Amino acid sequence: MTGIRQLAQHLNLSIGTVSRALNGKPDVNDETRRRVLDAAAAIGYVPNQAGRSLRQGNTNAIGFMIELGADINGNSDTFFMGVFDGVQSVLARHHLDLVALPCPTDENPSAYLQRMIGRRLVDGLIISATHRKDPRIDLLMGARIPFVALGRSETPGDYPWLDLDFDGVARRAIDRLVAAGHSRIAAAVPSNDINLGFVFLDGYKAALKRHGLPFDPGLVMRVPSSELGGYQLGHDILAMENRPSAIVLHYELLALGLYRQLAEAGLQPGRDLAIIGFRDNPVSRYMSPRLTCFRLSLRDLGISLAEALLANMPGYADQYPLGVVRRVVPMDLVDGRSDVPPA
Amino acid sequence: MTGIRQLAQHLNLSIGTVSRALNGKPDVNDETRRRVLDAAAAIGYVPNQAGRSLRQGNTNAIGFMIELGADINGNSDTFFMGVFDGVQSVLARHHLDLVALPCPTDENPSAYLQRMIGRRLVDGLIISATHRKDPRIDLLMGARIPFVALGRSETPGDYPWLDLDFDGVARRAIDRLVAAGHSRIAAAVPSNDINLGFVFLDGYKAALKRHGLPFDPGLVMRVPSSELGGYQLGHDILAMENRPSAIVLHYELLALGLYRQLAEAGLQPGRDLAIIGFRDNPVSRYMSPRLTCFRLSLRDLGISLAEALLANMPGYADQYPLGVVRRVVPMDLVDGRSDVPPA
DNA sequence: ATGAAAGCGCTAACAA
DNA sequence: TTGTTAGCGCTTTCAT
Repeated sequence: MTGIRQLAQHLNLSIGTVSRALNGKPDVNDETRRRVLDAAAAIGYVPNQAGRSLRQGNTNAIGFMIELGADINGNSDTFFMGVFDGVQSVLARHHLDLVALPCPTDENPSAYLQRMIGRRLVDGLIISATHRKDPRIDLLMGARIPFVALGRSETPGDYPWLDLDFDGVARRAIDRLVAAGHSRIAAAVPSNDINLGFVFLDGYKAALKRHGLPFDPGLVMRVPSSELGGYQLGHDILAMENRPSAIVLHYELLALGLYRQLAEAGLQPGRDLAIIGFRDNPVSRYMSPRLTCFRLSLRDLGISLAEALLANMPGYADQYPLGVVRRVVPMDLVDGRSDVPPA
Repeated sequence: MTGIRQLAQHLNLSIGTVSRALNGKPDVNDETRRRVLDAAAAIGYVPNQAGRSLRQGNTNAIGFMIELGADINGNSDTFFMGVFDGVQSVLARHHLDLVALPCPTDENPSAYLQRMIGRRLVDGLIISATHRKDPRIDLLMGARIPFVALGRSETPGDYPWLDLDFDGVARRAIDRLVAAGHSRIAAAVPSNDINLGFVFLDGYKAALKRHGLPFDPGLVMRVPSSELGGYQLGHDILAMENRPSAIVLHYELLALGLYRQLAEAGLQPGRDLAIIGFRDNPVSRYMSPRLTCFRLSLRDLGISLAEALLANMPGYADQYPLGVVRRVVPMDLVDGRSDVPPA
């Protein structure tokens, strides 16, 4: 393994000079710098991160914690892949690398996070699947680790977050359904305590109220955020005495199971039940009839997350004078055929 | 930040003793060890990984490189999530952590990998989306980094890999279709040079030959491995003069776009075109009619990958005497309704 | 503009 | 059984 010592020896320079040349410090002769850079490239030298980290106290890496539990995460590979790409596009400018930290299903997320923090594997963190009360946030604030949450939370504190527009989606879906003549509109909400469920439900309630419609707790359907949850949802709806004529969904893949359940009962989305899904995604795009839902740029979301994080990291904050970002990202309605009116 | 020095001071012990106690070395008084462990837990001490890495020359982390390019990755939704969980279940036993390394779409995978290797971020690597000739393999062998490839390759060398049973799937799909009376059977293969395409095509050709059926290059349909690719595939099939009566797919989400294209043409999977998909997944499970495809335990795949990797890592090889693993993981047929015979 | 040297936190070899 | 100390690779301060 080639270290800086070998490189310096090979060039008949001191390791100090080589280090300065490599790191773009001003007080190096241009000719010397060129020699060093050339030799480093030729020899394939890459600085050992452990040595740097120990000396500088940072790692030049950013972590993105994801949870592997199917009913917890509420998002799929493709969701994160898109977001990662956006995050990296920003980090790359600062020579920061992104590492994804997958918390195993059988491990407590806070314990996992604590281990990662303790190891000092990363300089900053993006956490996802934020819960209503999220102890990870307390942990990160306590350890003074820069972070940003993907998903707002009730946990108090002056920390940055970004979130999808769950309440806006609920509101606009209701607006659209009411305009189409619906008055019995159900809402599918998560069965766990992930915060987006509360936000979505609040948006749903507020929209009903604004339209002068009564809130019926029996129309709030709690199901796991998965395809299977959608299937169960369909089952539950079919079993109701007084079925809703429309439903709004909090999660992108619920529609898939719901479509299936309706098909098995000989019912058709749009004609027999108006459905407005959540996030437009590759799967929803190929369902028949096409799902009415909301579009979002995953890449832009990733970019915003990275910028919000850097805005809170010493050494980068001056380049991203955003303060403590707390922002909902907008989503655009995608017209489909799944919410044709009843009359 | 609490380091080992503070911890030792707090206990009136030398840092050497504390280190030995923490690392389970034998020559420590039981009582002393208990005190150290208690204090460490109370104070929330976690050893600084940079210090350890520098001293020991390892990082106690394993990397899993994934590629973010949609048409390359060939996997979807929760594929990696499932595999990660299996990998972690093995690594956890050895206090190794898993970090996912997402290669940005706009970066060359070999260059990215080289950076990660150079940084010495991880002790071992799992690489995915293996290409027919994969320079990453040469890189890893050259750097003597323990690794395992998810996907076999033509790149020569004595390195471990695991792969899905692409040829077996092609063979068994053909067997099934021929038994049902089909003779014009198409194959959807990837449009890039990912190795699974070659393996799949070889299996397809061999199976045809065994059944005495002619190989018609016009029945080999090259499409991107995505939902959209499936949609294009449907378009291409509908445009053919002499349409096949059946098709086998190399990628799990092709069926989605294909179903959609058929539906738009008023055709029905199973009745008008027999379809055998690739991997059973949450999405395929909710398509109508249910897709005939092949099941695989992602968790077991992850476990096997981790074991194959550890079998090639100094310090772990003795616990996993597997040699250089080169193995295809079996997949089970899942009966659906998408391949009902023509007669 | 360059060299010499200290020291980041930790483990392991050696001494006691 | 415990304490002492060298040194992993690197950056940075201080001399020169």
